[in-house]
Amino acid sequence: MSHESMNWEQVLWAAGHRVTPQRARILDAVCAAGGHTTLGEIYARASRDDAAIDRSTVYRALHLFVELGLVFAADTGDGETAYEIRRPQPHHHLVCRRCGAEQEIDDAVVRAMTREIARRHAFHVTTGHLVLFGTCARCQAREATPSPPTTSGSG
Amino acid sequence: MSHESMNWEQVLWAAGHRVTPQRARILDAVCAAGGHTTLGEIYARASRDDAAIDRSTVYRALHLFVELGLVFAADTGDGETAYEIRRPQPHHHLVCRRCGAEQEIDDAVVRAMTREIARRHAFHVTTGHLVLFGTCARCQAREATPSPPTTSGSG
DNA sequence: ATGTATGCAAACCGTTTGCATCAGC
DNA sequence: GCTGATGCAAACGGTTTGCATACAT
Repeated sequence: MSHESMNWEQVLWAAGHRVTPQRARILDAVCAAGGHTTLGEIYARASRDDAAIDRSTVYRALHLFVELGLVFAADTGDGETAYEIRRPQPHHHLVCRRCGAEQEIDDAVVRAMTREIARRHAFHVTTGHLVLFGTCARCQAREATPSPPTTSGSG
Repeated sequence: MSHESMNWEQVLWAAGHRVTPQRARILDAVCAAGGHTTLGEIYARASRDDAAIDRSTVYRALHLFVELGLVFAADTGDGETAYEIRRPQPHHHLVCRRCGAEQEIDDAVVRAMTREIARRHAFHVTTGHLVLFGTCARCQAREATPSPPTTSGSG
C-alpha cells in the first residue's frame, strides 16, 4: 500500500503547507514500512534516496503528518515513538514481551471497551492506536512446558 | 494508604536485596502521591527528608520496585514514566487531553477486552495498567457549546 | 568482613530548536 | 519575491552508567 492512494498533497495544500520532495520521501518511507516503524527506520529508508536529508526534517514532517491525520503516532514503551500510516479502518497491535512478535487486531474489541467507557464515565477515548503488551500463543505454550529447574519463575 | 501495609522489606529481603533508608523514603514517596507520580515528584518528596538523595538512586530503586512488583510503571505519552504503588485490584486511568484531568476506572471494562483478546487471538495481555487519552465530560460539553469565531478549531 | 547500594558526574538517546540558506508557490 | 521548509549543529530532558565510597547484613 503506497501513499499514492491518498490525496496527501491536497491535504497539505489545503492546510497551507508545501509539497516538498523530502516530505514525499518521508511519507513514502512510512508507507513502505508496512506497519509500525521507528524514526530511525524512516530516516534510514528516506536517506537511501536522499542522503542529505536530516533527522530534524523527518521529525518535523512526521509531526505535520500526525497533525494532519495522515500518520498515527504510538508509544511503544521503549521510549521511542512508533509511526504508522493511517488506514481507513483503525486497528491495534499486540506485542509479545518474550519474542517481540507483533500482531494486528481489529478495532472491534477495543471499540467495545471505549464505548463502555463512554457510557460509564462519559469519557470519549481518542487514543486511536492501542499497543498492548503480553505473551503470544507460541510463548505461552513454551512457558507451559516443564521448565528447566534453573530459576524459580518470577515474572 | 501507606507502604507500611505491605511487607516490602520482606519482599526485598527474599529477593536478596537490602533494606535501606533511601529505598524506604522512595517507596514512601510513591505511596504518598496517591495516584500517578513522576520521578520528579518522587525525587522532590524524597529530598525533603534526605536532601542528599540522588536521582540515580531514585531511578534504581524504582526499577527494583517494578521488578519486584511493588510498583507499576506506565507510559504517560509525555516521554516521562509514571509510577504508581501497586494495589490489590488493578485499575486504569483516563487522561483528558484538554484539561489534563485524570480519573481512575475499574479493571472490569478493560478485563472484558483482554479476555476477548485472549479468546480471539490466544494472546495473554499483561499490560497491567492502561492509560487511555481522550476528552472528559466537562471538556466535551465545552466543545459542544457554540465556539467564538476567533479561530477555526484545530487541536 | 563482604558485597551491595549510594552519590557523584558524565554519558546516552531520542527529540527539539535557532538560524542561515534554499525552494515551493 | 515572499513565506515557509530544509540542513546544520547545538541544546534539551529524561534516563542510564562507571566508579569510588559508605553501609546493610
